[in-house]
Amino acid sequence: MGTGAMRTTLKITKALADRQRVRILMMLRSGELCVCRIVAVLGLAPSTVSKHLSLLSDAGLLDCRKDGRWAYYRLPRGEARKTVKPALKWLAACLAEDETALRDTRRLADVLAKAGESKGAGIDQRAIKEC
Amino acid sequence: MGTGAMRTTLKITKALADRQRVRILMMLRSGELCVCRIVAVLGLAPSTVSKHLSLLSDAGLLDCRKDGRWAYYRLPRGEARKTVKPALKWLAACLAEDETALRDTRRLADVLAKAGESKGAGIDQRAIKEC
DNA sequence: GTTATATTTCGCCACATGACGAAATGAAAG
DNA sequence: CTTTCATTTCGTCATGTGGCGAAATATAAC
Repeated sequence: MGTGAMRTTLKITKALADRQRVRILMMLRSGELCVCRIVAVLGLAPSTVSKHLSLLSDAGLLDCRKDGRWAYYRLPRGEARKTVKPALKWLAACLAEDETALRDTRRLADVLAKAGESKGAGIDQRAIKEC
Repeated sequence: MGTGAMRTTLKITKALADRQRVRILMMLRSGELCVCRIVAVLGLAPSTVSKHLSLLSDAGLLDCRKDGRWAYYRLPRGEARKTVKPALKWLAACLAEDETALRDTRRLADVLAKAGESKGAGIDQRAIKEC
């Protein structure tokens, strides 16, 4: 692919150049999440979060699968592009002890705990579509 | 430093999220350059380039020294912050064979050659100020 | 001192971006 | 089928960003 290393790279850097999107990426280090959990932690409108997730996906920084009416996003599995993995690793190293990231992690734990009480946190594996 | 890993990191990612600034960083891999050379390669107004350079400096991605009426910018020397070096390394890896970066390298060679004809490319070392 | 050159600062404009709410989409539940 | 819920798309708005030229700074050359 001779075309557009610059374009690809800028997609990634632009995706990383926003506070909320960085928070999302940090949150997803511990595994996939559906949109509504991310919304609960960030405290933004669902439409806003959805847009951020699309942008991250488009840059190759996230993968998505759909299960029923839920959409789960996660960091790219296994053989992601060679450029993406190092970028995420760099980001995680930078923010290892960041206050915001730590607070989000705690809030995420709360959100997941509350969700677990009401309907069981297990994810069942029927009807999986990639997106 | 407990405060602002997020802030610091976002400064870097925002600085990297622009085509012209990325071109500048790639150009500077081969050593320091004064503003007018960068202007010649990028083909932008000096004021615009100066702004980009300030922003990169402010993010810690460039160092600057002043010699007479010239300002020389370079990639951060020796012990730059631990976050900056890996970011630059990642960028260089992404754009190793990028067309734009390669073309800029060629144009830079031309610019330096033309400058060398008229006034000798050697940089003398008096009156150096950091900025 | 005056002029010339390199760089930066400032004000302005066009455009990109992030936020929201409302409406559309899609799938499960009644 | 209708309702409900999760998500996405769309329209709108406020703000941020990148570009330029003109003016201000600063230093070398005359």
